[in-house]
Amino acid sequence: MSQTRAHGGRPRSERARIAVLEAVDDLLVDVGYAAMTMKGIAERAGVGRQTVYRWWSTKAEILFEASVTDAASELAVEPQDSTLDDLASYLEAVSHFLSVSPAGAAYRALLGEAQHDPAVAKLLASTDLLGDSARPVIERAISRGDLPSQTPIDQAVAQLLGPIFFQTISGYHGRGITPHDLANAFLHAAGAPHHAAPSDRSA
Amino acid sequence: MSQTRAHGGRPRSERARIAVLEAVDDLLVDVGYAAMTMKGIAERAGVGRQTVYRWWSTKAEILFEASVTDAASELAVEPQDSTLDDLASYLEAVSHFLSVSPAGAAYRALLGEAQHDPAVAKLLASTDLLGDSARPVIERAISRGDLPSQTPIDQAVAQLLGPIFFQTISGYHGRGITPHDLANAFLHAAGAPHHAAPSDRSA
Amino acid sequence: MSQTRAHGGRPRSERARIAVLEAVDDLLVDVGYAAMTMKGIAERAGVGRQTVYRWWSTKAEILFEASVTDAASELAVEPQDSTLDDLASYLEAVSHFLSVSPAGAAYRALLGEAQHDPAVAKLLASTDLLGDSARPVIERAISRGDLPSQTPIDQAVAQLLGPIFFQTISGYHGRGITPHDLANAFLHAAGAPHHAAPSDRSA
Amino acid sequence: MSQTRAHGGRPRSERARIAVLEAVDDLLVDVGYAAMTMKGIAERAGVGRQTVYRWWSTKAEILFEASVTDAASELAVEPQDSTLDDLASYLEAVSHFLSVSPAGAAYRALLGEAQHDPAVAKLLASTDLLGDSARPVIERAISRGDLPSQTPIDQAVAQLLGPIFFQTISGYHGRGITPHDLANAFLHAAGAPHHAAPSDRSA
DNA sequence: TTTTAATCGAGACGGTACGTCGAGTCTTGAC
DNA sequence: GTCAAGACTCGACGTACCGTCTCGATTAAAA
Repeated sequence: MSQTRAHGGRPRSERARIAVLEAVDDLLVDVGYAAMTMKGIAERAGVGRQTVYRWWSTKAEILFEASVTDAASELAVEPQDSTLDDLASYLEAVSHFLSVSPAGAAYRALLGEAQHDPAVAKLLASTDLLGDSARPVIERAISRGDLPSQTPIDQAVAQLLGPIFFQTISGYHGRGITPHDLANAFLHAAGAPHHAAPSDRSA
Repeated sequence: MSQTRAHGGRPRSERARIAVLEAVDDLLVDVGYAAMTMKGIAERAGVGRQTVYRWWSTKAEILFEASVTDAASELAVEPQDSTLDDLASYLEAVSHFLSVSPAGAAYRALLGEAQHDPAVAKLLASTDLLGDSARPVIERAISRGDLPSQTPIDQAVAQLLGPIFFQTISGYHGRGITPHDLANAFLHAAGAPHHAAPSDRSA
Repeated sequence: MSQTRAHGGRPRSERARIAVLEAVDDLLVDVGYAAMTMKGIAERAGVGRQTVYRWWSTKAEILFEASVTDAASELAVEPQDSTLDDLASYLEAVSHFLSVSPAGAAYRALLGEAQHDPAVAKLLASTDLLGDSARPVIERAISRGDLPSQTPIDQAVAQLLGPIFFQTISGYHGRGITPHDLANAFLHAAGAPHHAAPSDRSA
Repeated sequence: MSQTRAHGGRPRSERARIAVLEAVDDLLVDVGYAAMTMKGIAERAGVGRQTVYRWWSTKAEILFEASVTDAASELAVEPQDSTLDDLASYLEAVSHFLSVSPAGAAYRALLGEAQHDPAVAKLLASTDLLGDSARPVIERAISRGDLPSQTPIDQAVAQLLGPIFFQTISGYHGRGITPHDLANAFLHAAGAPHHAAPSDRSA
């Protein structure tokens, strides 16, 4: 289960690993993603440049490792009494994550890079950060009987996360839309009988 | 003296302006956004480096000018007979724009930069590209009576665009969700009475 | 006769050129050849690194350009009244050049590099620094009648410079050999009838 | 306790020592002195990096140890029948050593380093490689009566070795000067009465 | 017509990060 | 305590692009 050490050689320095990850966190806040360089990370961490390159290829990779655990924990919310409150509190957490949290800033930076760097896109795809956090919330709603048991989970995830993701990531000017509004609307859409299309009414 | 120009001076070369914009379009396709440099743009355009800087500050600015008009036209779709078809065809256009079209690639690149560059964020915010394209579609649905007349437009835009935007921009693994599915679900959500409790679904 | 400037472009900065050559001179004295780096040269000169590489490939090339004129002038000595004094004063200058002068230190550094770098060897070969300085001295001796008119110049140069060069460059422990001694011995060897080999005596 | 070694410890590996010296010999031929690195030596020898540093400080030191014995044997020539032939054959050996032999390449590399590294200069000075080889040849000539018995040996060594050393080490363009020519000229110079005025040549 | 001045292409300028390489040191477990 | 292995910090390598700065050469309106 160890990371395969054939036989000899000095073992990897845990001290250096931690220092790099912390340097990346600090730099993201201090100078922002664009001004964050491999050189700067190494210097801030008090680590040789080669040591950084030995274990990570790009600053995106370091940032990913530095943020993913924080991110996941920030998106895991306590179940609430009612499904509506549960959804609203989850969406509140997502909103906070995407627009306020440092871990969310890291995620947005990586998401940005992913738009023009397939390697970063692949990296991000390796962990479905948002989807994995949304699924339990939806499953809870189903088990409570507030969503139909045959609800297509993937689509429900997109419907739940989509609006708030869209508002935060694109700079969309939707004024006064609260997580509670979106939770409410989501329950309507996903809760309704699924294969009876509304436009059928007009037929 | 006079207000705009004291007296002489060579006028701006339209030839150079066009050449730069075309070079940016070409380079985005050929080498991608990340590998696109001001130096490269000037060389590809056969234009002095200073000339580029004289009229645009950043490559984001050039890319924006080069792509917005294309983008807007790609997102304007023909009205369809039924509202469901109308919505589906619009979402199909959005999907195509975001994942296939070169203009969309430019938009995604800018969106990416905007995640860690406030100047680019501001630039993008100056034109609500997606919102402006969605509004007419929603208003058409309202005027046809398929959405309540008091529908909050801003929120409806986010609900309509959110899911497809989320799927494309985050690399969400939603399998087999079609624009038609999303259009259908949207009509359910937005078409339902707005402040009704979720338990109404059982009625 | 100019350095061919096709048409456009900012002209080469004479200021930068001089600054680099002076920086090399300074650094050779301050830190020595081995510790002299392209980076260090650029910084000392207050010049961009690229600017150094644009005009010179290696530090050897810069050092050569910086030293060759100084070197040549240091090796040009005033003619003396007698041929013996003339030779002795020349050899004194050579000795001073090779063991004391900064220009000579540069020459020795280049000579050292040339032993394992063909490019530097070629560079040095482009100017026969020592040979060119010795030839006039020998020709003066011939024209004064102190050397036979058919003296083979190339060989005479090697015989004149060889001993002092050997002593300085190899760390040879010859004690108490003066330039005057060597001048005297040289006059004997080269001045003697050339094709009557001494070993012929024993025949 | 005891004087030399307190108690335990693995003894130095002779295998490793030999492997390093052979690796240096190989590398000098394969990649040349400049491209020869401590890292490369250790890898070629199949030896830990620390092991190399434990026994030698610099690559110059290893090269020196690897080459001196070869060098000395290459410069020891068989006595010839006539003094002229003896000198010529010796000079031929010197020329071959300096310009062809691998051991000579090592010597030239060290000589090069010595021009800007006092440590290497000191190392080279510890063995007067060329001088020690020339002395017996000159003494033989004296004992044969072909050189005056009061000949100053040190100066004679410089006069004998100087020209050929100069030609090989500096890239001097002396065309068609053979070891035989130089041996001949040397006998003239050193064989003549030592303090006689140059005008004696006309006698 | 002649001036005047802002434009144009070209390309050198001082900076700085890139990713690689070698330096010499340190830290393992095995012998 | 030495060995092979290999990670460590450090710093130079040569390259690329940054945004700025000259150049000489256009180009058109103002004088």
